[in-house]
Amino acid sequence: MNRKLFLLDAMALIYRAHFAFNKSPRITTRGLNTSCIFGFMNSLLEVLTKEKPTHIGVAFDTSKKTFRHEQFEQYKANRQSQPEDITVAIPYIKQIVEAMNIPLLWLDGYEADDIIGTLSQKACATGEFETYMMTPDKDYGQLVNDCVFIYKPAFMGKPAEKLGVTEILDRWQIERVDQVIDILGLMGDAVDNIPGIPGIGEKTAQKLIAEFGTIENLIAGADKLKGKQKENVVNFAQQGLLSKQLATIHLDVPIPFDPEALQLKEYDKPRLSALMDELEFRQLKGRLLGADYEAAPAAKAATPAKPSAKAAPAGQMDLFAQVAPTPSGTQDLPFDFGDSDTTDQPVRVPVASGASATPDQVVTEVANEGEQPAFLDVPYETETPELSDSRQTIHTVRHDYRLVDTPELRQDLAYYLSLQESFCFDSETTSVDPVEADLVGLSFAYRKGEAFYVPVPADKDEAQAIVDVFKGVFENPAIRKIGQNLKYDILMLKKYGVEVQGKLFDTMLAHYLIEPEQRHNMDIMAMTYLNYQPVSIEELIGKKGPKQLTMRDVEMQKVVEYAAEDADITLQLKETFAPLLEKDSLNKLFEQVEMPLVNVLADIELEGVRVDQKALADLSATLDVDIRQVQQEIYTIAGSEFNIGSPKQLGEILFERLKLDKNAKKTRTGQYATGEEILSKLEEEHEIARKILDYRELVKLKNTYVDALPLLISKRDGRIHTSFNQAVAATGRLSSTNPNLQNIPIRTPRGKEIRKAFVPRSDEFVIMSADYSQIELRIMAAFSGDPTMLDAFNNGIDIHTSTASKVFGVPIAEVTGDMRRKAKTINFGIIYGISAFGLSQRLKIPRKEAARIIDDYFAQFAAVKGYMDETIEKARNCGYAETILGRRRYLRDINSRNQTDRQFAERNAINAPIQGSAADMLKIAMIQIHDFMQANHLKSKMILTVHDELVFDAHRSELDMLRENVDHIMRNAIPMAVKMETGIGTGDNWLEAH
DNA sequence: AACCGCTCT
DNA sequence: TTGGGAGAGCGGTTA
Repeated sequence: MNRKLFLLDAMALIYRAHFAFNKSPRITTRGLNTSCIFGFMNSLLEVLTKEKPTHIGVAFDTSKKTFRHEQFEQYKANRQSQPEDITVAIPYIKQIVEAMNIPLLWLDGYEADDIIGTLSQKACATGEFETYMMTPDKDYGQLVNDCVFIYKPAFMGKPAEKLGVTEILDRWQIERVDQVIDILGLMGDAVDNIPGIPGIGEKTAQKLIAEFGTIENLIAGADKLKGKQKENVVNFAQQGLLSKQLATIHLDVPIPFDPEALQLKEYDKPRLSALMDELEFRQLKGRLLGADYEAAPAAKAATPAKPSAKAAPAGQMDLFAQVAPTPSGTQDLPFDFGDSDTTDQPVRVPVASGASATPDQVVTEVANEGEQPAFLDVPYETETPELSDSRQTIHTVRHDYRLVDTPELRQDLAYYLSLQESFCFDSETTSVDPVEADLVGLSFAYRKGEAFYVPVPADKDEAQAIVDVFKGVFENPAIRKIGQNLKYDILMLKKYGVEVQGKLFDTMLAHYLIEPEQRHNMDIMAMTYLNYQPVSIEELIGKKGPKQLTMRDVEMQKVVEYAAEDADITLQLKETFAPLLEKDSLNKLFEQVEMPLVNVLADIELEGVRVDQKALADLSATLDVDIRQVQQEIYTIAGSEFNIGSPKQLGEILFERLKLDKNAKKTRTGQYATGEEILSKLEEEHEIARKILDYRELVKLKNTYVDALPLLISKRDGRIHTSFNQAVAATGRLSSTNPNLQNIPIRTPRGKEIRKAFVPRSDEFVIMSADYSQIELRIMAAFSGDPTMLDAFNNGIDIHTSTASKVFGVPIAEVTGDMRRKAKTINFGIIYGISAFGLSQRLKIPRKEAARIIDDYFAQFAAVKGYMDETIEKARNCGYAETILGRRRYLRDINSRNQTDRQFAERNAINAPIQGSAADMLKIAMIQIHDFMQANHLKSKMILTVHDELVFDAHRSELDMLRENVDHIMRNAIPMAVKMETGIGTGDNWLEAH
């Protein structure tokens, strides 16, 4: 048994890579999505370097139908069509595998698992091979034996796993591996459309197989079961047996086992090199061929690589140089926070808590670059071998992570930090909620590969004393603070009386600007940009659930490794991102908008909003009565009780029992659609429709707001502290969670009652709400320069009336209510990238009429049409749209051949600059207002932000001056070619303030 | 976990 | 013929 054979299930690995990279795809400069290829190659290389197989083969499915389709027509019938990325990737992967001289294994009529199964058993029979089936697919469990194993590749922070008989039996709680088939047969498999037996999931399947052994025995002994389960087993017996057949991997594929062919061979280096160049896999190429490999010229010609941007021949446009200007040209920000980023010399502020070491001596040592300061030589060092294997294969990193746990060491560390222009820090705590959390430790880094961890004990006083040692450096305005999601750490430190000062560099937000739609999670960014897999937090504290630990429960040595690494990695990410921000001209947006906003949001969250708990409790009681009432009425009309909240049951009642609307629409999953629009249409036809709509409204308000909000009222101050997320919305907007305070009802009378419950903190205060009037349409007017729109806005004419007058060709005075309503819908449609169909739906008019209205609109508003066309054209050329401050949104489908995808991208091209510029404007206003309020030590507080609105808890004595200043700042936040207007109101609750 | 439906701007 | 204005978060059901 000295031979080691790896058989890869290519399609399964490719799909897995596709989903893994779904959120942050790798795209070449030519727009080719190479995520799947990259993911596949990573898995392949991982195996080659780490497992050193002697033999290897890569198995593919074929596009032909297989014997399973003959057994079961619907086999894999509900699969989505293959994603384009994958279709494109497969030929490349086959080429690469060929170039590596690894055999491709496939046979029409069979799937990869049958081929792998057959070969693995043949290999086993020779007695010479140890075979690993490389796949994330659980079906393979049935094939495992003493010389055949599953190799589950590393995935999302989990190391690779080898699964043998013991692991499989343990995983499924079974006695023989072939019982995997019985379990899968019972459970079914949604992905492959294997039906299984209804009502049986993994847990039930395990229990039944433990008891009966096989599906056949289960069916024979169905008497012993009870109720619905018995019924199902009896009724779906055939389906269960069929499912078992489908889940069975066949071991009789007519394919020879040829050890010679499978033997690992030399690569076709020139071909491989050319392929790597074409795919722009620089690091991968190095790992495959050696870093200094240069292909022979002849080989390059075979698959010509794209000339790099720098080497582009004269006359050929470099895509990235061809940056489209913003609608009105990227302009300098109209404000400045005093520190110009070029001129300032950091001011050294002595640290009060000071140094115990001799300053002179220490400074000399620091100046001596590359050497470890003497004071840190003592305590703690981790060894690289402690890293799990999977991490090592990606990157072997030498690092120096140290525990700082004595008064002397802490003082020294604080002193060294005080000498830095910037340092990176991270806090370890007991909870993800900063309000709930206690500090467990702080980690710091200021040089790559070196980091320090300072544990903070549970005892309040001791903790405070330790934090106080670092108060000076945190509050030193000359030192920039680097971190990942700094708002969290800033809030955390505020609880310990530390006001973090100085410029910030938040890696999460830097990446949000660089790649707004990708994930900004540190582990993923480390993988993507540093090729390094950090210790996952799950490895330390376990999965979410009752058994989850807090950081305080974890062994110190592990925490040091984890926490110090976080600071180190974050520091390295900062080094990576800073030039990228520069390259994309995102610096000002980052330094002057996103970074200052972090502090503003932290303060808003900390303040919180007072909610009248009593009012909500009363409202809950009346809603409860009303819900029961409507519910009974619905049951009476329907003739039976059912779950009105179940769209499935409701659909059956409406469209099958009551036979409403014979051409009832179905959703794409085959259920009846019962949304608001559908039910509204049914209102005339049947009284039940109105009742259901009422029921829905009541239940929604009660469950989502009235009953949920009180649970989030803090015991400490009786207020609700939402959390604003600065890095989720692709356009630059903020979002709000826990709870979402950006979707508090206002439309309906009952909704208004909920808004009324948002009240000032005391009698001395009132709620003041300030919102931009028509911010998005004004921005559209400014960007397009349309004279009619500009005229209306600059002269205070109602924009919808003005639009109606133009589109319907009547004087302003003759615009009817209906005309204005239509114009309003059109105006909104414009912002979102209108279609005739969309407009006809919303206006409930025929499609032709909608098309005519749109034509009329564009005839009258030619500048708007021109702007829209231009924006799309620019996006086609440079691949992104941008806001007035240069915030980008990449539109990868803008040139897609798929009409739906392309049109979606086109709508985004129009909407993103508008929605995003509005967000830019509000963010600047927030920062300036926050500054103003702080500078004047106002008692009033900013408490909410809702896309175009700011809400304040305003002290009565400050009301007039606050109103005036807020209005002025908001209107002038970004000078535009159009007049900006605000609406400001006050009242004893949020509703009245509107 | 995915889907549906509904709340907001 | 299908799917067709944008951006979010949350609660419930179903599988």
